[in-house]
Amino acid sequence: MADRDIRVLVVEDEAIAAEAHAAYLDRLTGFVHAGTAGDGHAALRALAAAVAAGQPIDLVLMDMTLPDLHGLDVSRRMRAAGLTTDIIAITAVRELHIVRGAVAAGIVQYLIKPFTYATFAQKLVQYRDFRLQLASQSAMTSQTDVDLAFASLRTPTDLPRPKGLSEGTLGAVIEFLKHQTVPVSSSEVMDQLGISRVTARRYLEHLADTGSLDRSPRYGTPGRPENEYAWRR
Amino acid sequence: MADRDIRVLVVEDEAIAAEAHAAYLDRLTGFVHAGTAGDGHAALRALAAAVAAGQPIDLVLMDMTLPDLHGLDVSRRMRAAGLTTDIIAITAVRELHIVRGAVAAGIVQYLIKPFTYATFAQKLVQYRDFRLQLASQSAMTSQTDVDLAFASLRTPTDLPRPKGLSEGTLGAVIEFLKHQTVPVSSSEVMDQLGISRVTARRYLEHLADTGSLDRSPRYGTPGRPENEYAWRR
DNA sequence: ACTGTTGCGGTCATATTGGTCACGGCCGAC
DNA sequence: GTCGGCCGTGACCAATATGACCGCAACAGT
Repeated sequence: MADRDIRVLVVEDEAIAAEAHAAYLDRLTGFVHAGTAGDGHAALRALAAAVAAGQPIDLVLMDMTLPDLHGLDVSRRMRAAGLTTDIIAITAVRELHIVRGAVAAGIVQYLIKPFTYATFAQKLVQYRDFRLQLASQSAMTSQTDVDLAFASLRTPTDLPRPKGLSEGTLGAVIEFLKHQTVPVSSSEVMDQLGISRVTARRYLEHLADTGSLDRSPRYGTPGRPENEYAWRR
Repeated sequence: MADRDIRVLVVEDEAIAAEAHAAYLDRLTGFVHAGTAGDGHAALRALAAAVAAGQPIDLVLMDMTLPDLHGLDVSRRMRAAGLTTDIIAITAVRELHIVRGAVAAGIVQYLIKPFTYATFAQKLVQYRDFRLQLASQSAMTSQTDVDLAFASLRTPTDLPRPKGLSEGTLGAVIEFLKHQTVPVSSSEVMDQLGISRVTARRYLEHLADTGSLDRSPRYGTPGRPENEYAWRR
């Protein structure tokens, strides 16, 4: 299992997106694009055909919004057919019950569109590590082994952060902003979190640049206009 | 979802073990024992009956070795029936393909028999946290939110002691931290225990990673922020 | 209406401090 | 005696505060 490439089926109705996923796959070592299906029934047929041909699919990149069936339905039918093929969900839908259903359907990763190549690669590499971890031993010898394997599947490996920003501070700023109902200025963030104005601004600017925050100037007071930031919902 | 207890069905053919699991459940807040099934078909009937009664089961503690069906088969049939009930597998079997199948069947945790109450409680508490995290927001607003929810489900809190850490020193650090009323920095641990800052940090970081410690940066002074640690109660 | 003044936040360079890493030494085990 | 595991050392890296300076808008006086 570990000594051959992971065969991936792309299930995606939009041709452009499907091609993009396939192109992404080619850039990763250890994965091979084994085909594309444009709707749910085609996906199920392709999976069955691959089994019949003795080259079963290892992993499905499944778009949740398909023309005929919902991605979750396709997943359920796969399970009902006894397939243990792993599934990574790709979706623009962020509804709660979809996530819950995904967990129950045995979906190993959940990618929200739009995503960057870095995010895509991270999720797939995590999955590859998970397989390697399982393959490296013939049996789970202890609870710890199982926990580690599961963890390698689901522990987020933090995405590259620009220099000068720390994990903890960034989290604190985000957490603070999420709880605000009105836009806040960098001074307010400084006071509330006990950090300096300069530091507060660095994080706010970064979040605004990456699109997580709305930024707008605030007039009416003496002095240079003050930028105020609001969490984008 | 978050404001009521989690209804749990115990599926276990050995009466003694089933009773033990139920007793364990009673000791945990937020969980309620909703019934016991002695084999696979009984489990499926109980699940359907609970749905019909308007009190669906939230979680199944499923033994894998049942007299009639394998636990994985029961899980697959649940999925085929459209149930999104979560499943925690309990098994003495450690074979690889069982673990792989469990992932595909949407099994959220995997407990290996025999286990202690502490291990049992840890897995269930993790699951409870996962539910709370999902319930705390109406929709997943970002990839990070989804990642965090998945991580809270499967991050091991039971990491083996990594290399470079000794039993004795670890115990000393824990003992010291337990007696502190305010968070301490690695420098303070260094001074008090007479070990180097690097060593102190190794242990503090490990404990923080495993969830035994809370870690937060301390601002207000020039220089890189200092992490302070507090024993989590 | 124009202009200088004032006040406040943005910007930048620098000092400061703790985190991080690689290496080496010591001690116990086999 | 050698090897491996644990810890300390010191150099380097990273993240923050500080303070001086700049820019912009309001305000007041002419």
